[in-house]
Amino acid sequence: MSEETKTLTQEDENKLIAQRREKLTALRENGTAFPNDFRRDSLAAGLHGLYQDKTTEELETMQVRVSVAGRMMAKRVMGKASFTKLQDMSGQIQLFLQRDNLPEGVYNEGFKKWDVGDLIGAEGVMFRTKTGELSIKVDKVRLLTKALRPLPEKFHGLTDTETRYRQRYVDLIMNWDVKETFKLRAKIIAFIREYFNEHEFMEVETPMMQVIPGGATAKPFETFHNALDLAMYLRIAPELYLKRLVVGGFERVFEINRSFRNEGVSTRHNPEFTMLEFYQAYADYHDLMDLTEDLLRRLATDVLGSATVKYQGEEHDFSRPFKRMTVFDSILEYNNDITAADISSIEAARKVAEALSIPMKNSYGLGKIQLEIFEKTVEHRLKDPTFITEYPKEVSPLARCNDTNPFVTDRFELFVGGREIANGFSELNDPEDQAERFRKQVMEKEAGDDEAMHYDADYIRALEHGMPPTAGEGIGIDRLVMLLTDQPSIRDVILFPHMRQEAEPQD
RNA sequence: GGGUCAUUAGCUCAGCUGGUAGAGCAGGAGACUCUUAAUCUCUUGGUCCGGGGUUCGAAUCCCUGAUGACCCA
Repeated sequence: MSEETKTLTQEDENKLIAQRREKLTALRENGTAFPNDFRRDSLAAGLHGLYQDKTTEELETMQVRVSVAGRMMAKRVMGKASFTKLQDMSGQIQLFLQRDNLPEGVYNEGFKKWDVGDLIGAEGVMFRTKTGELSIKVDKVRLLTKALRPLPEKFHGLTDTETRYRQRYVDLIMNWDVKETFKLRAKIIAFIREYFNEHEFMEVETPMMQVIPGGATAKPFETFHNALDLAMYLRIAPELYLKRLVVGGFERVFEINRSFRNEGVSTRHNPEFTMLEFYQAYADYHDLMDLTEDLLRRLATDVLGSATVKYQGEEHDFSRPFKRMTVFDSILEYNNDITAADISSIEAARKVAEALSIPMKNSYGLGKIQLEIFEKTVEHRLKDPTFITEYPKEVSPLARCNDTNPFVTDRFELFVGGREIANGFSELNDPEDQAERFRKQVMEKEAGDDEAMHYDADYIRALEHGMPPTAGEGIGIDRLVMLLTDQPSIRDVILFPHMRQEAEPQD
């Protein structure tokens, strides 16, 4: 037993657990502690679906025999008869147990001694109680797994956020809506997968451990491969590998998986997060905006069942065309006191930024300053779905330059509810331009920006073989799920969010 | 990184100006064959987050640390 396990066990041991442990010991002596030979034929929700419309008399005539298994969530004993609520993966169903309808001793020596939280299996006949609740009249019942720890109080449940995240298993047992959120998350991801498969994209898996972390500006996690004697990084994005595949001739690829960024945690950031990235050859960023709009609209209507997405008290109609606006125009639109001239020269823009008390570095060019002003004054106000386009080249080291205005790139980001949901652009497939931009990033890294990109020579080599004109996009799945499930914190859509270490009891 | 708030029984929470730490649920014993936050009687249970300090006396006031939530950068 490890030191940590020992302290945890000793600290948490209390009378309630000790009593249950004694019951378990008795079960062990009977040789029936952890059986695995019970098989059920029905789920709670399935039974409700099949028999909710049947009357007491119909059920009496039908004599439907079922077996169910799950966790005992409530137990109400009234002398020689009892009710209990059984919870399985689908929902809950009430069981009715009578001493005289069970084999000798099962009721008094078994059931009455079991605890709320125990896992049981039961067989019986469907019926309706006097109050009309669909239930099972049980004639066989077994304890399948003894729960040593008591569940939280049944009425208020588990509300302490810290315990909910640290002991998600208890949260899932007690809070059905939490389960629903994660079921919805699974549905959203399944729908996205289906959508891209239908559009002839191929799902791929690219390295999560990379020698040169690329595809985004962010601080990576470092690790080490002993056998290869090689320093490695957890990926911050799959982008450069996916584009290598486009070079290789997989002209439509997508990947849904984790990326890692060595940054703080907040309601919007988890160190590991799930991203969808996809690349389509012979398409540009306008095509991807159209695709994104269609995808989100169908997600809302097909998965949520409504084109209107409610998020934190605000409604967003996904059936209407999403707004499209350039970074430049959006700054003017949301700042009445800023003129076009104010953000068209670096000197003027610097003054605007200083007035907004944005911390500035000498290395910032006009593009970076514009983006800072945008993030400070516009971003959080973009509630309804809005594509912001034409990001400055300076802050878009992997995006293709605009043909008419080389200061900006053919890039967009999608905002909903004041949050960035997606980022896409026509890809830079000019290897010489890309090499030049990598060199610029390396200079910034050497100047102290630890989020700046590395020079990836193999990626340049791939581009030198010729990447078809391509557009690519990344969508933050966690944030998308937050939006579609109306959750205010990223921790509510990640099953096991990262937290600080639990405090160790001091000796 | 900065600010605000929180941490008391297994869970959900009270605890006022500093004066013997409480309730409900859960648990234990008993009653009860249609309950559903079942009910009724009796009852067990505490490192008041940790560490310092002030005081005759601290869950309460002060300092410090830990963890969490929210806001800001």
